[in-house]
Amino acid sequence: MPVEGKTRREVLTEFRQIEILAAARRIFAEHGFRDATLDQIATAAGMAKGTLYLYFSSKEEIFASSVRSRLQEVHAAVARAIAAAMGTEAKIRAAIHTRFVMHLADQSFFKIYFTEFNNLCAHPGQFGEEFKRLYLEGARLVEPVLREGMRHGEIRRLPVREAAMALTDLTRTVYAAHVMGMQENQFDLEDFVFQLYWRGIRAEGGARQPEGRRKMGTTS
Amino acid sequence: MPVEGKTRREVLTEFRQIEILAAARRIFAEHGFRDATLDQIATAAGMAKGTLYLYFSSKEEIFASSVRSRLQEVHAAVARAIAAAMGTEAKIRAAIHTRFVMHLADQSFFKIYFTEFNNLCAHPGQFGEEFKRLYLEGARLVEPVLREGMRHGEIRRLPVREAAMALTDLTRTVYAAHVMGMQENQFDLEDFVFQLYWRGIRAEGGARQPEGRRKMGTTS
DNA sequence: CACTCGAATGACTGGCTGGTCATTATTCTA
DNA sequence: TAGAATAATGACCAGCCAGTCATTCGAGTG
Repeated sequence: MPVEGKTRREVLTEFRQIEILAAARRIFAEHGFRDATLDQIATAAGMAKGTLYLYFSSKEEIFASSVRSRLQEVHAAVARAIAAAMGTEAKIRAAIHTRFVMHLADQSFFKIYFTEFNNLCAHPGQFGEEFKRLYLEGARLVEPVLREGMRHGEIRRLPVREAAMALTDLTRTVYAAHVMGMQENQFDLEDFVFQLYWRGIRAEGGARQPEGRRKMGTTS
Repeated sequence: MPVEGKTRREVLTEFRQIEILAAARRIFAEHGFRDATLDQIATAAGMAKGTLYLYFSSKEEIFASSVRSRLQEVHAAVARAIAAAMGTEAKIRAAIHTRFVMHLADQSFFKIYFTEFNNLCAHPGQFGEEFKRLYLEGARLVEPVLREGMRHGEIRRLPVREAAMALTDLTRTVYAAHVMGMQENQFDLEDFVFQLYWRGIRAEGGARQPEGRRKMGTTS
């Protein structure tokens, strides 16, 4: 008896998968991929090890799925925030803010993202390529913003791809450094990252000329 | 018969250790910590597995040693470069340049540093604490430069610790993004990082006032 | 050359854990 | 409620590999 395009069974299956992935993130965050065992994950999810294999085909796949799903959510949220904000500066601020909020909201995911993600990408196996692509997709969300800013003369000429990646990584590592280490000094970390980046990329004269002179003959 | 404070045996032991660590870096870089086996490392070093245990007590220790030694060399080189350069801007440029050069000079180490280091730091085991400290030591090398720059009014007021870490991570991730991905576009990566960071931290009015006004009453 | 002793070896093992599957429990259907 | 279908279980297994150690090698010495 299908309801809303999904049978009862499909809904239950999906729910089970979500349960497993949530448990997996907790365990992977705590022990790291290497030291986490499937028994631990199964127990954390309140089921037996064999059950995991009804929903996923390997430890690697559980790991990759648990990261993939959250990462896509982060990207979607960043994309929405950028779309909602008006103006180059605000859009970049929104991207940083959203990433910070998402990191804060799921510490387990963030810890994995910080400690295991590079490793995952470097591995040439099936998931390595996928995750490199996924990372790049996320980073490139600000590329249109940068290009538009350059067109308006708000942002100086710079390599867009690298600048976009720099923002993603800067946000991640500064947040991580802060979480891992010393939270004692309570200045506005988010604003620090924004100021550092925005001053780093903006055009010499600030945003003085609204529809700025263009050097190259872009269309109307 | 001690020569130059070291016996023949001590020299040989040290040499053997260096051989092992070099081989270990190659293997760890290629396969990652998890998938690298001691047999591979031993073979790469031209010896049998048992021999490794004459010089190191575990796989973990070989790994930690292989990272530690290179990391300390990088730090030392950065420190020298900073000391040799004159002026805030030049010192920061020198720090970035040196890190780039060192990364380029030992790709194996750099790959480990990029893919495994965060993991190593996050692990609460014996090495986790040590490597967090070591990372911080490296990052903090530019702190005096930043403070001096702030005193001279060249650099705006900002949290020194975080700014120092941001530089380290920015250098690393931008370099990594470039190595891992697409080297096709040949702009000056080093200058990109420098410009991004320097513009990000410098004071509003540039470095116009050489012995700039100080807000707070620092001693003469 | 013969002897000594530390260095080097590599076959072996014990523990661990990813993955399996025969069995049991549960849910669905008629 | 009976019977079928599906989900869940957890004891078990197989392979892998870090770490060991009885044995062999070889440099130094007289």
